[in-house]
Amino acid sequence: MSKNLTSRAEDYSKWYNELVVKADLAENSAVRGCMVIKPYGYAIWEKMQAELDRMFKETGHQNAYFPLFVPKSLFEAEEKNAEGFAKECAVVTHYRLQNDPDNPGKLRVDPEAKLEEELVVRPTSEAIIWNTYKGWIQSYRDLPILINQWANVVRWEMRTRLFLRTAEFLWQEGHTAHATKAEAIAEAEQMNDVYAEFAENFMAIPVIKGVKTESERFAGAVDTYCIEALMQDGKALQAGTSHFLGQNFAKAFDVKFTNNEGKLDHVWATSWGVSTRLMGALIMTHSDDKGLVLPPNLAPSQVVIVPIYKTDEQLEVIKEKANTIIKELKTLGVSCKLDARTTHRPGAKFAQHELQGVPLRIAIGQRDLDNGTVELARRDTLTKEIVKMDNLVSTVETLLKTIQNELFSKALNFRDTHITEVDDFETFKTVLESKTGFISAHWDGTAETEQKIKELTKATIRCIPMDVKKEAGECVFTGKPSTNRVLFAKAY
RNA sequence: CGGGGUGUAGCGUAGCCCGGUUAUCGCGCCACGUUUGGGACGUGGAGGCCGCAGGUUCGAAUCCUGCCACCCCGACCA
Repeated sequence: MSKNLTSRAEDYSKWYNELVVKADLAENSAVRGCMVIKPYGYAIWEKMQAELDRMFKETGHQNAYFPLFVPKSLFEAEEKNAEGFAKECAVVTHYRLQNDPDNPGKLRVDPEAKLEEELVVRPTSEAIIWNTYKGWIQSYRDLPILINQWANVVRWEMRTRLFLRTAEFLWQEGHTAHATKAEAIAEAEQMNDVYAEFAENFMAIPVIKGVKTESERFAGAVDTYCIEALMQDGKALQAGTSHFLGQNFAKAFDVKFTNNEGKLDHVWATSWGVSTRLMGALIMTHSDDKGLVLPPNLAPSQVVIVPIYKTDEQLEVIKEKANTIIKELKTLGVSCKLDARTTHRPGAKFAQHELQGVPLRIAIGQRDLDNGTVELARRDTLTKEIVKMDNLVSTVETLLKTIQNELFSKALNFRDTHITEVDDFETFKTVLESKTGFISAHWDGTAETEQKIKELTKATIRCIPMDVKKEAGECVFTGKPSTNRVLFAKAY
C-alpha cells in the first residue's frame, strides 16, 4: 500500500479508482469488466441492503427470486425493452464443454451441445417476471403483486469502472402488478420516495427527485422517476430509478385480469431498482484526500479503538478498558472494534482507519489511563478532542448522530450551491465548464434540442424535478416557449 | 469497434533507441533486534518463463512478425 492517495484536485477519476482499491472495497477481477467486492466493501453493501430491505417490507413488499437466464423469445416480447438492452446482452448458446482433440489439456465448446433456444443473461428481469406473473393473475383479487428480488444482472458495458459501471452488478429490482393506472403510478412514486429517503437519511446523500425525459427513460417504461445526486466533481449521478410501465409488459406477455365490474383489462406495472452503484455515490459524495468518509449509518464499524502501549502489561489494561467501552456502546446499538494488532504501530492504524472511513476513533494510552480520559477523533472533520472516560459513551452516541447530520448538511450545501439558473446558451456552456453542477434552464420539450445540447456540451437533462414550479420562459437553446425549467448536468 | 499508448518480482519502476557478465531501484514481504501518543529503524534474507508464441543471431528484456491483455480518447450506459 503506497502512502498517499492521489488528491481529488490533481485527478478526480484517479483518486476514485485508487480509493476503491486502497480502502479495500473492491478490485478488478480476471473477468473483463467484472469486479470482486471485497469483505469491507461488501459489509457496506450489506448495510445498505438491510435498510432497503426493511423499507421495502415496511411498504408491503416481499422478496422472491427469478432465474438468471431469459429465453430469447421471452426477452424479445416487449419490443422497446428488448431493443434498449439488446446491444449489451451476454447470451448463452451452448450447455457443454469437451476436451479439445486438437489441443491436449484444453477444453472447447461442444458443437453438438448447441441450445435449441439461446438464453439471455438477464440485464433486467421484466421479461421473465411478467411471463411468470401471467400464471399468477386472473382476477383483481390476485392484485396487487408486490415483489422485490435481490440479484445480479449483466450488462456488457464497453468501458467499466469499479462500482459505477461494471459488466455484472448487484442490485434489487422491484416488480409490481396493479389493477389500476393510478395505483401503479402511486407505487412508482412511492418507491422513488423510498429511495430518496434512504439516500438522504441513511447515506447522507441529498438527491433531487424527478422524472426523466423521453430519451432518458427506461426502455419499455411510460415514465421513469429517478433520484439524482451531485458528486464532488460537479457531475451528476443517477442513484436510483422507479418506472411506471403502464400496460406495456402486460400487453407483451398477455397478462389480463377480470376487474370488479367483470371486465377484462391488462395489468398495470412498475419496476424499480438501485444497484451497487450506490457505493460509488457514497464514495464520491463524502470522501476526501485521506480516503473514505462513511456516514455512521453505513459504517461496518462506527468506532475503532486504538491502544497505545509500551509493554504487554499496559496493553492488557487498555484491552480491558476497551472491552468495557465496547460492551457499553453495544447496548446503545453502536458498533465498535478494538484494533489490538501488535504488528502495526499506532500511526499506521490511524492512517488505515482514516483511509477506510471509520467515523470515530478512540485512542487510549498510559496518559489516558492516568487521567481517566481518551482521545476521540472524528473522521469527517479530522478533529481530535480529549474526553473524560465517564462521558465517553454518551459523547460517542451524540457525536455519531452529529456526524451523520453534518455529512448530509455539507453535501446538501454543496449541491444547492451547485444548481445554477441559466437563461442563455453561452452562460450555459460557461457554467457547465467552470462552475459545473446542475444547470436549471428552460427547454422546449423536444428530443432534438436535448440531443443537440448533449452533442455540443455533453450535458444531458438529468430530470424534471418533481417540485418544479411552473414558470413561463424561453428554451435556453432554441428560444421557443417553455413552461418550466429542467435540470441539466454532465453525468456518470 | 475506430484512434493513441503500455506490458520487466505482490505493487510502482530502470534498462530497450545502440543485442553481450549475476536484470536496476523503491515500496511491500520474511527473520532477528530495538521501537510503539500520526504511516518506525537497523541488520540479514526470499522473491523474475522481462505479457504469450514464433523468427533473426554465436548470443534477445533489447531487433522482426503474429497474438493476447490492460490503460486513455470516441460511439454505448444503472
